[in-house]
Amino acid sequence: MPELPEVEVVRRDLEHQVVGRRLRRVEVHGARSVRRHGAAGLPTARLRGRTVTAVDRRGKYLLLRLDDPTVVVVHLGMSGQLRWAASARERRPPHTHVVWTFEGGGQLRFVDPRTFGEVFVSAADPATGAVPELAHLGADPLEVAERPGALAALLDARRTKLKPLLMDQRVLAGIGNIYSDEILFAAGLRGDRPAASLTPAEVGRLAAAAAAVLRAAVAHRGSSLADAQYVDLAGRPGRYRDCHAVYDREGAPCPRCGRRVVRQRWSGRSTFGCPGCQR
DNA sequence: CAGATGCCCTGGGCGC
DNA sequence: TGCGCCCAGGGCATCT
Repeated sequence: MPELPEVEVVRRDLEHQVVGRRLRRVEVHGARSVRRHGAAGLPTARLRGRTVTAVDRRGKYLLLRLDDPTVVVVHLGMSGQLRWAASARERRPPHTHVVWTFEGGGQLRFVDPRTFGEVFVSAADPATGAVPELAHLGADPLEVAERPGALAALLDARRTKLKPLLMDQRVLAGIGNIYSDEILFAAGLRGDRPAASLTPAEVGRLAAAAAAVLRAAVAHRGSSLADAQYVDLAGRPGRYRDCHAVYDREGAPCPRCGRRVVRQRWSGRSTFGCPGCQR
C-alpha cells in the first residue's frame, strides 16, 4: 500500500528524527524481513556506532545513509511501517522485526505483519551515492512530470498498456495501484490504452495529473485505507483517502460527471475508473 | 517481449 | 458469537 507519497512522508519525518544521530544497537527479531542477506543475517556490526547523515527515497525504497558508504535500505511492501518511539521502554507493536536504538534515547522500529517488506544493508557508490540493488529502478515520477518530453519518450519505448507502464518500477519508480488509478482519472485516460497511443496533449495531461495527484497526496500525508496498514512515523494515518476520486469507490458517483465508478479486475488486481470521463 | 498467473503473508471484513 | 473464506497487493519467478 505505501507508494511514493506515503514513503515520502515517512522520509521527511525520519529525516527530522534521525539525521545526525548515532546508532547504539540494531536488533533483528524477524528473519524474513532481512531475507536478502540469507543465513548471514543483517550485518548489524557494520551499523553500530555510525551516524545517520541523510534519509533519501528511491521509488518506494527508503535509504538511511550513514557516515561511511553504508546504506540501510527499507521497503515497506504492503503492510510495513516505520515507527518512532521516544524511549526504548515504550511497548513494541506486534510484528516488530527490526529495531534501531540511538544514542541518547529513541528507537526506530520496522513493523510489518504481512512481511512483504524488507530491510537490507548495502554500500553506496562513493561517486554517485547509487545503491547497486536498486539499479533497476526507473525515473522519479515527480521529476519526469516536469518534462513531458521525457515522459513521452518513456511511453513510446514500450508496447504495453498505460496502467501497467505507470506501475512498472523499471520505468517510473514509486507509483502503485492506488496512485495509478487516481492519476489516470485525473488525466482523463483509460488504463488499457496502449502507452504509445497518447497524443502530445494527452501526454501533457498525464504529466500534469501525475504531479498534481502525487503532490496533493504528500500534502495530505498519504492514503490510509480501511485496514489502516499505512501510518506515519508517529502512528498517524494519512488523509488523502478522502480525496480519492475513484480508488476503492466502486459504485460511488464520479466527482466530475456523477456516473458510477466502475471496478474491473486486471490480472488479479483491482482497477477503478469512470467510464464517462476516461477515454 | 507482453501479459497472465501464482506465491509469499496476515488481519480485517463478510457470509452463514 | 464464531468459524471459514476471501481479499488486499509489491515484487519476483515462471509460464505462454
